[in-house]
Amino acid sequence: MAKQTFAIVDCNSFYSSCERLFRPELREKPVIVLSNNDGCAISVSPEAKALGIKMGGPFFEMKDLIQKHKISVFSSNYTLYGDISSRVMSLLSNFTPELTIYSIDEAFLDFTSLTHFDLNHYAHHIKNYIETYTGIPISIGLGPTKVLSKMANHIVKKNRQIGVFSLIDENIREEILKDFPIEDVWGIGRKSALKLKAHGIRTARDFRDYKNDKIIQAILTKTGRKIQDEIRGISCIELTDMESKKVIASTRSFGTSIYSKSELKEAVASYITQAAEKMRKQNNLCLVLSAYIRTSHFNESFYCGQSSYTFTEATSNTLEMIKAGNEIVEKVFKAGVPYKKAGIFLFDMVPTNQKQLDLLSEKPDTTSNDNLMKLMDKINSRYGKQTIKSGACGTKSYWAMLSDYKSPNYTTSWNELPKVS
DNA sequence: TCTGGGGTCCTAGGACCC
DNA sequence: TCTGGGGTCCTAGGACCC
Repeated sequence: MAKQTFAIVDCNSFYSSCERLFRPELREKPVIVLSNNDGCAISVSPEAKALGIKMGGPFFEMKDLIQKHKISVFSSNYTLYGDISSRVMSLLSNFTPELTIYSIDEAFLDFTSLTHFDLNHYAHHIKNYIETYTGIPISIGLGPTKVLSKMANHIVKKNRQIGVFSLIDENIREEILKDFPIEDVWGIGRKSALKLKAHGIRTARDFRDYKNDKIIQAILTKTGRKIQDEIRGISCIELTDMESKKVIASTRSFGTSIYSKSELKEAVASYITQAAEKMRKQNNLCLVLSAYIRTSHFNESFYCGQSSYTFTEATSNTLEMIKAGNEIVEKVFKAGVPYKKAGIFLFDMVPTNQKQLDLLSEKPDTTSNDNLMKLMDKINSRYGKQTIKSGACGTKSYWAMLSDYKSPNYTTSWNELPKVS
């Protein structure tokens, strides 16, 4: 096979950068974005990091620091981030025959057919272009495999001003790999790093040169072996098509503990509504719905009630799915328990056009229900999320999550457009 | 008082069959 | 009453990522 070349493009502190886009006075100022429910920091600008804010740290522990240094705080606004992300991705797609979107703020660009270009120069051009037309700063790593390009990107993150780094050149690669900590390799987490260190492997170079493949297979499974080959320059990690999910989840922590069965049913119904809509968008039906309700992990008497429901026929009908959700809550609910979180999962997805009819059931024709779903999706996409929904979702949402610092939907709602004066 | 959410891949081990 | 081995399929749980 021809030698391959990849670039990974990664948006710098993506959520914070999105928030700053419409608040130019916050440029070069410390900014953080909180997780759902304002629980912890999930995006930290370099300025905030320098002040001691830790990625993933709980919000309530950093309140003093935030006040002291006047750090700007935002609740997460996924509508905004999703919209900015699609702008960045669509521009990036102009620079490569093959773009693989890896996450909301990262994409791999296949440069295999472009190796006659000066790729370093090309990557700098892309960086300037994206920054000019979207206002989002990015970093780019280049390498002959995805893992090596991620490692190159890691080098950029340590020295932001360089913007682009390449591990295509073998001499440079040798130089970088010998000091590259094994735990910083993409795909090697804390547990795997400990296991490797027990075998004397401390750097990416140690890992690459470790001769006994069987031991690696035994301690890190097939996944670890692939990472090792990628460091050796053999491209073998294929990213699955992210367009269509195999599992769809919708889970949330509550703003406050809830005790009542009916409120839990409302929460579960809402999560099902959201997941079912996502599933219909990717033209799938599911055969299994599972749901859980649980206390906080920090509660000394942890309880988690979980169960699943198998439909006789694969479905994407929100109303039918809500019934199943109600049954599960009915089954696993215990009185007097302070519930803090609930969630649902949709499994065993099949494409809508491959629906297997259940020969045993003599169900009435479901066409009218399918049409109802189509109509609901249409209305909600035109007039905004949850314009219409099942009454089972409730109207008061006592359990709704906290979101005290949310910015407007600048780019997706006419009522919230930024004002220029 | 207050600690996120949504994914993927892989394997060991149980259940079941012949 | 005791005693097998091989194969498949499924599931729970671990590990990792952003």
